[in-house]
Amino acid sequence: MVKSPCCEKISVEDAKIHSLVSKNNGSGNLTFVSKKAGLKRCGKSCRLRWNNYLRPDLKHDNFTSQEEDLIIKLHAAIGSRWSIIAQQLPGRTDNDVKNHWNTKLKKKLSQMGIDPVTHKPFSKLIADYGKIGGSEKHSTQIGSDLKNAIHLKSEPYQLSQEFRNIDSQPNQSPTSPPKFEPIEKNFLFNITHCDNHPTDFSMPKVSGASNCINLENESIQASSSSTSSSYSTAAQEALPVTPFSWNDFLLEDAFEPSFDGQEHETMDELSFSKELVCQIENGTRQSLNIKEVRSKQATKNDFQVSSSTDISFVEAMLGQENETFLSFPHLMEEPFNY
DNA sequence: AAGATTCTCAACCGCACCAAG
DNA sequence: TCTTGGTGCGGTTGAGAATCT
Repeated sequence: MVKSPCCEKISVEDAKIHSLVSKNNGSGNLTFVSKKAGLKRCGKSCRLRWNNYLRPDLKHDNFTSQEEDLIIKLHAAIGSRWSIIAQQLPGRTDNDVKNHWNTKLKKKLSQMGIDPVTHKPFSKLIADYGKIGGSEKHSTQIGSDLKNAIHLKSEPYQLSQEFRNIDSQPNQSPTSPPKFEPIEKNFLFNITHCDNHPTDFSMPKVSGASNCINLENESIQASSSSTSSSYSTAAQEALPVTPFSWNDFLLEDAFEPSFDGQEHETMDELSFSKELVCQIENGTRQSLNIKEVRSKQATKNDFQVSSSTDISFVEAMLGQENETFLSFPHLMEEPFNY
């Protein structure tokens, strides 16, 4: 990508920053550095410039399909924690990943009929929305309409391939959805819409067990070799914790009291999550500050939850997070060293 | 060819955390 | 305990490039 006018203007500053910072391998007091060099930038800006652009190990070429696959999987697992995602992509910064997500990947997913926020098919989201409205018939109609509208198939499809297809059709409009061809092997991940009725888009399971991502441990290493990392129901069952879904909370909150038969299961999951949280908090977790996450989640999600649900909400968030780290154990390791 | 629109991405902003004094 | 400075992070902005009409 050509991007240089602004860089050209400050190339002298860049050279100063580079020479001063690189001596310390990116560390040191950049406020002092900036003052010493007589730069117009503040220390923070110098650090940003260094970290996001000048660092010699950074890649400045386009993202590969393997990198895109990995970003999508990690985003599905941990959300917009760009720094963590970037740590898994040597030579990429959090800003790079964030920009690429916002400018490319979100659009691609949307064109594929997948909500980039929840990583669920739009059909399920609308069906869930209809469920919140309290009318199953209505939701069924909505889901059916959408299914007809976007021609989504329930069989597994190859995300990476679809991305390449979309790339080859730059002018494709959102109203002309891609054709998803089912494949047997070598898929990045699968989406199944309903365990017992694979072709039923309109009635997702209330428990939210379907449609949630499963990220196998091998998936990261495997992504570069395009081997299987499945989103499959079978693999989900191997996980001890029911996958987390925002929708589940919205639905349960909307239909207090909770659904029949869910309570005991939820309590078991809660206990398991608590145990995991204790293990991880007492363990070797280094790359993520769990307290910070708790604080941020508590403040950023400002919708009201009842006293009976806020605990389960937080615990489920933590449970989901733990599940993520179980699926991506290397996230708990030291970040990539530059 | 030219103006309008869209896209890209470096930089900025604000908040939070942490360590030192 | 409070203040201050450094740092990390995620969301947003805006200038320039690319594309469209």
